[in-house]
Amino acid sequence: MVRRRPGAPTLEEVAAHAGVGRGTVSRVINNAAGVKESTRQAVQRAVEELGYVPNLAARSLAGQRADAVALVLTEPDWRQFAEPFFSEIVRSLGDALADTGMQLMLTLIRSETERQRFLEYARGGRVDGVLLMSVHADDRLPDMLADARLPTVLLGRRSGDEYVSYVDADNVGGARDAVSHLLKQGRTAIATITGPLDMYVAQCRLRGYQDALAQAGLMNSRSWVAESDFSEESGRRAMAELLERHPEIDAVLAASDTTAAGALHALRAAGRRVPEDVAVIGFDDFPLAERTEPRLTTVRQPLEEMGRAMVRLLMEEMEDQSEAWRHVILRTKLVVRESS
Amino acid sequence: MVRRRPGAPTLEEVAAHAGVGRGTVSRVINNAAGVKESTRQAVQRAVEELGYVPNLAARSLAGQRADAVALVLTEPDWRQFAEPFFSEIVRSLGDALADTGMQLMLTLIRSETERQRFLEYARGGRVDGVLLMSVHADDRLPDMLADARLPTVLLGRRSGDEYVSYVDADNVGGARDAVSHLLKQGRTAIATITGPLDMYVAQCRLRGYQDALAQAGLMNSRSWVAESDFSEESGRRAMAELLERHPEIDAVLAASDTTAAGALHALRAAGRRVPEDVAVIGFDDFPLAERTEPRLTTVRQPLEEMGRAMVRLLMEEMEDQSEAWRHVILRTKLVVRESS
DNA sequence: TTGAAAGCGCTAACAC
DNA sequence: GTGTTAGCGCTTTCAA
Repeated sequence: MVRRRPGAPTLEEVAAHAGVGRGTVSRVINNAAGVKESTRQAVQRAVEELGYVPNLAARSLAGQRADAVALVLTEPDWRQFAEPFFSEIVRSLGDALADTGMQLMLTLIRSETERQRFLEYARGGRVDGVLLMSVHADDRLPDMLADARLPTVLLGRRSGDEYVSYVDADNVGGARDAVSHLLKQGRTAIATITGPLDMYVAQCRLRGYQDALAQAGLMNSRSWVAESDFSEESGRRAMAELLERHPEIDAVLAASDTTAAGALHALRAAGRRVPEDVAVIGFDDFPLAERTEPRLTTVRQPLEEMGRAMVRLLMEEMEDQSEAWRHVILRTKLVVRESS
Repeated sequence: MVRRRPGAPTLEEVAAHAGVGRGTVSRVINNAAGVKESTRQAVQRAVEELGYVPNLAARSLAGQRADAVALVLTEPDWRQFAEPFFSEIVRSLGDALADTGMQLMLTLIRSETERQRFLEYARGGRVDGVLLMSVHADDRLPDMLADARLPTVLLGRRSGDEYVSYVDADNVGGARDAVSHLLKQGRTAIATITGPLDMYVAQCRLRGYQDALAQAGLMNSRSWVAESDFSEESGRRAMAELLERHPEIDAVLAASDTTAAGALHALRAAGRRVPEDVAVIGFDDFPLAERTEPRLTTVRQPLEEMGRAMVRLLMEEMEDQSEAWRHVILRTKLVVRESS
């Protein structure tokens, strides 16, 4: 199976065509300093005329680098992609990476086979670093990458004592702020719809919720807590459950804005007005919720900054061979929209 | 910037460790035939002991191939990702590619810069082929890839005389079938919500709709056609518009199931019952619509087959240097669910 | 400022 | 069956 166009011009041919040495051509195409302007132009003309394109495999081999980083998603439910959380992060990563001249490649891992294939790919040096999103607590992939001494940065921790480098939002603080806000509004019957509680992010948000209530000296029973899987449908179900248990509910902290959207539907179906009767606050900043409910308050995560921070940490790991871990936790911001 | 672990063992060291030649090690790690079992085991032991991982850049350079293909999305609106259309295709591509030992990498292209960067990447030989999704009519990327003699396969055509290899669904036939079905049900006031009419897929579906009506000798005025951008919101708007123009509407062919979901909302908001008063048929097979409206009929595209076909065409192009283009159009299937 | 030369680590063709 | 060897196309010293 011959896979590459056979007659592609090489650097050597360009050199011959321009009447210079190989090294000089290399310098020109890499924008290295120390080349006479006239020489540079002659080389550039030869490049144009021959339609020369550098062979990246050769460059990788000689330069010991791939000029590419992978963004890995182990989430089997790709519906996730729809979340602005995802697209914002990707956008931000793309922008941050643009300055470095690296190619961002997305990799979806759904099976053990794919996981192995990616590991070989990464350990084979096809990428200089790996960014991982939505890693579950029991996922060992980050460890395996770290063991292979590949620069690796997680978005979100797997647990409180994550040791692989990561960037995370202050989920405890965000939830606490949201609940405090509700308390200040005079709400007292505050329930919460959590994410999957085997995920650290969900645990943190639940903790923030509990902290704020405890601080206000309020009750804090499990019957005010319902679990969701971050989907709209599960939010709807959780809300219905909560309403059944506590019809007096006057506020809800939801796992995400998608979940919040589900909660909204359930509330409306039950004849409650939002936010007059029941206030709803979700995490992230889901445009859908924003569109259907512009007055909804949310806990906004600094997605743009989180992406940039991930790239920064990755670069630091690449530069520095000391294998130090770096952790960045970014503050969230409560965006208050409703007037009531 | 030193990016690769420096002390990684090479094939040469494995050979020395196992007391064999380089070629033998190469044969073993590539599962080539013609190696004595005892030798193979000795090599494998050496590989294990040294933690050897092949350098993929060297392999690429020597073997003239990358063992990777890119799936490119030029769609700036990543909300698309949510569609099962996308995730199903990716799943199917992943499965088909698994057999070939190739790595699938997703690439998102939003800006001209990213487009250029990807072109260099692909022309530099980092991928053996390119799969393109949701390409707009005025996108020149496929031509540029084809010019670079890179095996390229599109999902969907840019126009009726697309010449780059592609896999597409029979959109005209699908729409025609759907409308015929409605006519057979006794519906006569049939409107359609199209996709963006600068996309060939939308033109085809509109044509199928018109064909079926013409064949039945029915009127066919533009006032029964409303355009959407495949989103739920635009579907809702389009439906409202149509209802205003023609309150007597008793059926709608929608651009996609997402659009159909929007249409449903608009219909319900207007007090119509579905499918009793108004039948709705969309393309694809959107689970959301399925969940909220299990009785909804849809035009199902053979996504699984489409993915497999894409990989097949790509392989053929890689095998065959003759630069022939291959086109595959797959039949759609009307999945009838409502009883009325 | 530039050319020449030594690899980077692997595959594949060719000997033995 | 297995070892040897000649590249693959580039980057990067090292001289000139």
